[in-house]
Parts: sequence; structure tokens; C-alpha cells
Amino acid sequence: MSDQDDLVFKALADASRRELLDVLRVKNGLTLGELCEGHEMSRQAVTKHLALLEEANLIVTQKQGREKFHYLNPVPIHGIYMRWIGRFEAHRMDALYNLKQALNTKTKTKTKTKTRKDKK
Amino acid sequence: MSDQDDLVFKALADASRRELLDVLRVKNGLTLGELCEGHEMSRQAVTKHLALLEEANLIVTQKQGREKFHYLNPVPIHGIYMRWIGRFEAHRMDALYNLKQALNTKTKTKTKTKTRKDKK
DNA sequence: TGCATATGCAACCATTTGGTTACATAATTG
DNA sequence: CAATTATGTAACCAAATGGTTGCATATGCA
Repeated sequence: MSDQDDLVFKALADASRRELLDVLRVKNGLTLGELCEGHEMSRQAVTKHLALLEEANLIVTQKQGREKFHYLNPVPIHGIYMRWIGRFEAHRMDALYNLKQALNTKTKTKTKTKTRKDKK
Repeated sequence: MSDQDDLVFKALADASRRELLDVLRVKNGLTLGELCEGHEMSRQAVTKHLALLEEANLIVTQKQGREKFHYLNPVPIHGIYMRWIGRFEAHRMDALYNLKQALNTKTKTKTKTKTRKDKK
């Protein structure tokens, strides 16, 4: 998992940034002022969030005169799905079954597992 | 998007926590000591990460004697995919095309868009 | 060409985060 | 039953984060 993926996960960690992506998913190509609508935070705070989204390649921007347009780029989100999130789908049903089995088995037969000393 | 989803996104923002989930995806039901292997950070740091994963319901734990077993719960990851990430898949191809069109159109015909004053 | 609008940049601040060290408690083992 | 092992808890610290306020620059409009 690359540094770029790390940027994507970090960018998505904040609810405000996900909301900005939600807005762009519904209506792409908005200016900073338009994106500020519906948000209580200051324009400079929105600008900071957009910078992180841009750094993660989740949006691309286009300056025209004094206006800056922001466009959604869904490719990195697809990327983390393909490279990481999707791997948890493959055995989602399996995992639930195995979890139940494991819990039942361990409750009945206490298993011994090797452990490691603290790293101090 | 619920507070629980927010916890999931925040939990996944850290590379160390994603690595812990990777380990459990390959081999479920590990103890703290086993999970500490392969990580340079202290046992207490790993414990902190596991607490956040548990708070986000990404893992469930089972205490047996002095040992604690950790099991992967892929349901919340599936949940954020169904409720949020997947929405970006639906028009991933569309979005790329529309982005290109939008950039081309705006380059040729400068459009005026209403903006809002700063919220001070 | 002055005014209005859109955006950029910087400094600041409180909170959160990610890690460490130290000590404590509980369970297991020889 | 003492020693060992596994885990829990707390305090501490530096860095990162998420927001604000203030001022500056660039562009568009009347």
C-alpha cells in the first residue's frame, strides 16, 4: 500500500472532507465559494480541506481568472477499494462464520499460543 | 453517514491499524503478543490501536484467562463501501468523461458562477 | 479606474493523535 | 507458591490536525 493510498485514507478520515466529496459527486466543477455554502466553517478552513483532497488526488482543480473550479476524481477511491477494501469482501461471510466457530472452539478448549515479551 | 461510520474512517486513516487488520485477515484470532510481532512500536502502542479498531467494531475480542484473542469483523468495512465508497464507483467512468468535457467547455467559454462572501 | 469579488498565505491556538516509559494486576507454570 | 508471562492503566511528550483571524494579491465589473 503506497504513500498515495495513505494520503487517500487520511483524507477520508475527516467528515467535512467526505461531505465536500459528496457535494462534488452530486454536482461537479464547483468553485470555492459554492463549496463553502452549506458549511459552517470559514472559507480558509474549507480551503485547507480542499488542499488535502487535492494532495490525495481525490479532486483536480482548474483556475479560470479569479475563480477556481474543483472536480471529483473517483479513481483513487476505486484504487483503495481494489487494493485493500475489496479484500475484506471476499471472505466477509466466511469471516463471520469462522469467527463464530473460533469463539465456540476456544471457549471449549483453551488453546495455548506463543507470545512475545514486551519491547522495552 | 453515522458516527459509527466516522469511527471506521478514522480507524482506517492510520497505516499501522490497517496493517493490523491485514494480519488478522490472513490469520484470525491472534493474541496481543502475536499482533506485536512484526511491529516496531511498543506493545502499549499496539494496544491503543486495537482499542480504536474495537471501538469502530472492526475487530471483536475474546478474553480467555490472561490471553485476549482478536477477531476481524469485516462488516463495518462493507458498510462504508455500501453507504459511501460504492457511490463513487457508479459513475467512475462517467466522472472521468464529464471531467474532461467540463474542463474543455470551461476553457472555451468562460462561465460565470455565483459565489458567496466569506463567512467571517 | 475604483470598487467588488474570489482566492491565497501566514500566524495563531486548542485539541487530538501516536508513540513512549513505568508500574499494576491477573493468570499460568514449574 | 514464587517466578514468569500476558495484559491493563496512567502519565507524559512531540507532532499533527482542524479551525480561526487578518492581511495580501489577482481578476472582473460598472
